[in-house]
This record gives sequence, structure tokens and C-alpha cells, in this order.
Amino acid sequence: MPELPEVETVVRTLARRITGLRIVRVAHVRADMVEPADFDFAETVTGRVIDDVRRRAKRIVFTLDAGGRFFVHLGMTGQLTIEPADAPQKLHTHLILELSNRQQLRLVDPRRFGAIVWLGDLDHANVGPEPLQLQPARLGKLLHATKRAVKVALLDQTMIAGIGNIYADEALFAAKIHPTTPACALSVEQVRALNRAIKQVLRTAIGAGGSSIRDYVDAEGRRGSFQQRHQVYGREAERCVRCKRATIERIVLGGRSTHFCPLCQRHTHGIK
DNA sequence: AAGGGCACCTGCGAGC
DNA sequence: TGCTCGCAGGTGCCCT
Repeated sequence: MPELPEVETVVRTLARRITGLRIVRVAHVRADMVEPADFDFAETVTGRVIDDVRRRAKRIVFTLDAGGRFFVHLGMTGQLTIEPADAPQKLHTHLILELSNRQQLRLVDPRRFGAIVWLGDLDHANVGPEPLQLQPARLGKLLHATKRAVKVALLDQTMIAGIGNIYADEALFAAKIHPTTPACALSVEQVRALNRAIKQVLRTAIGAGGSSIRDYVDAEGRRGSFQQRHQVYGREAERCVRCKRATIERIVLGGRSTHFCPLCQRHTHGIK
């Protein structure tokens, strides 16, 4: 579910609503969602003030007073919401932090692909650069170092952070690049177009509060609206909104559903 | 040693 | 109505 725009939307609300609050009590935590496995999360965070909430990649990073950080990853179906203390507890609630203003921060995640990770003073390992701060030259360097399909490369979080299945498809469509094109075969022009497309798609999606296909809601339970503006994702067999001639195709790449317009996104045979 | 494939989970909608 | 199947915004690990 949550890619960069959804995580960013959650973080913006959290930063505004819970920064400066104290974690009074860990009312509930599912131990097997916490990393490292033997870490006593409740003991460590109880009584600490949340000094800062920010996004890095698809991670929601909490910095506590007196140092120490942890992040929450939402996986596919995670929801991190601010609730009144007396709100009914939903099925698959895995974390409840009671805050000093009597509200609670709750993590609900049916599929449990998410995680609560204690970082301490460590930095984020294995996470590539933020796409919104990426220069085309840097993107080119990264993409030209791999023979994988450009779509698969975009999903590699160690290469670029935050892009997932929806926004990879949308950015490639906007840049008119076929998703199976080997990343190393992209021309300098294509890399530049892709860099622009990634930023434009992500920024617009953030402005729309992200995409809500099924589970996603922000920290106040609101759905995003960017799903209404998807050009290819989830539009298999529909007429292409750009060329209005071809129909959107769906293939599987790297085990993921991939949507594109066969006319707008043609193979370029390595023409540079 | 890069990169393909699958496993990890639960829920839901489509089709029979 | 009720079953089974396929599929879902992610990622980590095993294998080649």
C-alpha cells in the first residue's frame, strides 16, 4: 500500500499532531513485529518524549528525547493512526502508544508485512537516495550500473528509496519508457525524462494525499485521492488516456503487476 | 555476485 | 449461498 507519497502524508500529520508529546505507556505491542527480535521496545520508549517525526524512504522515523530512534514500516496494509483512548480496538492492532495528551498512536496491519524497528543511534542501512532530491546525473549513474528492467530497478530500495509498484508504473508512463527496458540501456534523455517524471508524479500524489486503493488511510483516517488520477496502474484493458488508441497492457515483472501503454512506451532498442 | 523467484500473511472480489 | 482461486501500495532470503 504505502509508497513514498502515502508515508509522507502520514508523517506530515503525525509531525504536526504528536511532536513534543510523551509516550506515557505502551498499552500493547506485538513482539514479533519488533526488530531486533530480543529488543524490549516497551521498556525503552516508555516515558520518552517524541522530539521528531520524519520520513526516510518508506519509513516513519521517530526520534526520542535523549537520543534513540525507531521507525515504523507499514508494509502493504499498515495504518498508523491517532485515536482517542476510548476508540474501539480494531482487529490486527499491533501497537498502541498512549501519549501525554490522552490520545493513542495505533498501528493496524492485517498482513503483518510491516515492522517496528529500533535504530538506536544507527543510520538507515541499505536505503538509496530520496527521489525528490535526486539529480539526473546521479540517477543515471545508478540505473546504468544494472542490466535489470528499469521497472525492477526503480523498485529496488537500495538504489532509490520510496518508489513502489504504483509510482514506478506511473513515472515510466509519464516518461514514455517501456518498463522492460534494461536500466543500463536508457539514454541520457530518457534518464532526464524519468527523473522529471518521478518527481512530478510523487509531488502530485503527495498533494492528493496519496493513493487509496483499499487499505490506505492517513494518520487521521482520511483516504487519499490520487488513485483517481492513475494513468496506467490498475487500468489493464482500458484505452490509454494519452494516445487514446492503444489499450493498457499488464505484464509481470519481478513478480509484480506492471501496467503500460504499448504505443506510448515503445522499446527504444538502445538508441542513444 | 547480480538477479530471478518465492515465501511471508490476511482479506476480498470474481467466478463457478 | 458458499466454495476456491487469484491477486493486493513490500521486502528479505535462498538459489543459481
